[in-house]
Amino acid sequence: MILRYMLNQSPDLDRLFHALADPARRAMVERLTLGPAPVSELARPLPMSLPSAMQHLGVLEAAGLVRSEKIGRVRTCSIDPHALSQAEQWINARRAEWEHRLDRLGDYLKTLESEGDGDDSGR
Amino acid sequence: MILRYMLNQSPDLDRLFHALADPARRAMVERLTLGPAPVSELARPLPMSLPSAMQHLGVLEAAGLVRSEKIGRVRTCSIDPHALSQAEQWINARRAEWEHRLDRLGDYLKTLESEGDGDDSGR
DNA sequence: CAGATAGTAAAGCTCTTGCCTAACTATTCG
DNA sequence: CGAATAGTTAGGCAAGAGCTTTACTATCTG
Repeated sequence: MILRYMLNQSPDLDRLFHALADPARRAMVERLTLGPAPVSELARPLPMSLPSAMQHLGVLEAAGLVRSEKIGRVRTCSIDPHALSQAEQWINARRAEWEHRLDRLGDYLKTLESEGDGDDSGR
Repeated sequence: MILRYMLNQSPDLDRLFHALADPARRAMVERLTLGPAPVSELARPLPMSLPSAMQHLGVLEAAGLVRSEKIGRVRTCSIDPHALSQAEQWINARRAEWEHRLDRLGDYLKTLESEGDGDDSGR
């Protein structure tokens, strides 16, 4: 189960975390968790031009965090909660491994205690 | 409680999500959740030079995801699980808002149902 | 001490991000 | 129809990210 000498390629996670790494984009996501909104409403609070906001929106859509549909001249955006949960899962997996490690460490320390001897088993 | 016309500035989250947006850095974090490791062990599986790996490590440290201590000529790195939980909290907050919204939407739909009338109250 | 090992520092190069302005398209309103 | 509204496209520019090579500093080891 150990992944040595190999990179866990996930362009999805790349795009996802990258999308969340910008305050303007997080603000958009925060707004959208409250409900759908047109582009201009998402852009209004942001300290930038509309086209710039559109680019951020593009990044969010590419990451799968936001869907949008154009009706008439209005494009209505809404979040796709599934993408967010992918990021969450990665983080949870890390924490699970981390806690598992602490358990093993605890076991190891207990073993030392009862055996009364310690060898530095590096690697 | 509504945050209109204002950006929720959090350089912490910026750095955090940005740090997680790179596969090499995630690989390092994944390796470190299994236990501490020296720089060269973190770098070995990565398809890049040591100095590049060092830069990634710097990003992880700046984000608070990794701590390191140099003893002799070896720098040993370990994760700081606290930082990860900050990212997790942001995501959880979004999901909480999202679910809350669905609840309110459900209530609204029920209201419509019992009142037997529907008005498209868009803003 | 000499050489191998582990990590750092510096400089440079390329590609990507994030922002802008200006111009343009498509809808809706009077 | 003509003007306002909502969004989109294009082009350009400055800063940052990510990588490289080269050179250098410590620290161990024989």
